[in-house]
Amino acid sequence: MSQFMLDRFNIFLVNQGLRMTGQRELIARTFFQSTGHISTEELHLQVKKVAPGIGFATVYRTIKLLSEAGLAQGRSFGDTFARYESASQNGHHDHLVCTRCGKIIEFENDRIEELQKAVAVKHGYHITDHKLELYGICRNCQN
Amino acid sequence: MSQFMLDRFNIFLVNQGLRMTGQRELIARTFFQSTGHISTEELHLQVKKVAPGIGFATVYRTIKLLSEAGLAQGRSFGDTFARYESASQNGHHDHLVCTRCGKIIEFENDRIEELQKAVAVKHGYHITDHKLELYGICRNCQN
DNA sequence: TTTTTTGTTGACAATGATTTTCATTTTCAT
DNA sequence: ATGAAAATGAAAATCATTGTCAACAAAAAA
Repeated sequence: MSQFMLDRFNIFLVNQGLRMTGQRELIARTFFQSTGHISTEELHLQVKKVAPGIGFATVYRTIKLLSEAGLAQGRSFGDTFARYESASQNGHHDHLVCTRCGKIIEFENDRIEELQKAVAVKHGYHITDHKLELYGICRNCQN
Repeated sequence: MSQFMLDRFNIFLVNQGLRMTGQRELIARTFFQSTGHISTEELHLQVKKVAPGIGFATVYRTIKLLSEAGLAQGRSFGDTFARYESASQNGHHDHLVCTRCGKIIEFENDRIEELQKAVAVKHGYHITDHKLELYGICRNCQN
């Protein structure tokens, strides 16, 4: 699974005349294995456990490449920094965020997707991506 | 309309033991009259036309207060800075963003709203807000 | 294999948006 | 009016992210 994603990254790099290096492979592998919504800083920390020498600039550069390759998608939940999510977890999913404790539930809803597509078509847009975030208070936090 | 929003802001401020000052009123009024998606910098520029002395720190502080009062909502469309939208423009609306030229179309869809609510309820969330952004290529940019 | 070219890396500096600090000014209840 | 509390503007500080650059590695050319 993660291997398939790595292969796609590799193909992307070669197409761009770029190289698959040890650092890039480690960063990409770590990213694909992470469970959603990882921040660049967290990813950097993870990677440094294996290869302490890796600088944050390299992590930023690699995440950007993954993003261009369509393998990572940026999400921003009110935080001051960017979070990324692997596009591998197939079937686009949306988020239900608790504004009190930060808990995030992922969900999919085909009906909503269809309606979104219909709206886009009505306005003449060719849709490529979407973000849907619901904010509220989770069961726990409601006491 | 804008007056109603100002009143709500006033009430919020008083409840917090804060004061409605000339600067805050001007910034809030300008914000409420703006057509959606204004950035802090744009708001600052607008406000300076009327009161050139106002500093950007005050604009940032006021926007933050408006946000806490639930009268302004942050939106971030891939830009490097924050944009805000008046919560007054009644009927929550969502966005269709062209990733090529940046054109933004606003839309509403009651069916989608209903489905969102249903999803939230299913997971035990009490929903307070949501963001839905569709990204794609607009008719013009498709050539 | 050697040389050359080209892409990559990590350290550090630079950037740009936002926040904080602080001395001064304003507001409001008394 | 007076004094305490809050607000302001200017400048400095912060934080995430991006750019620069010399050293390095990998591939291509000789």
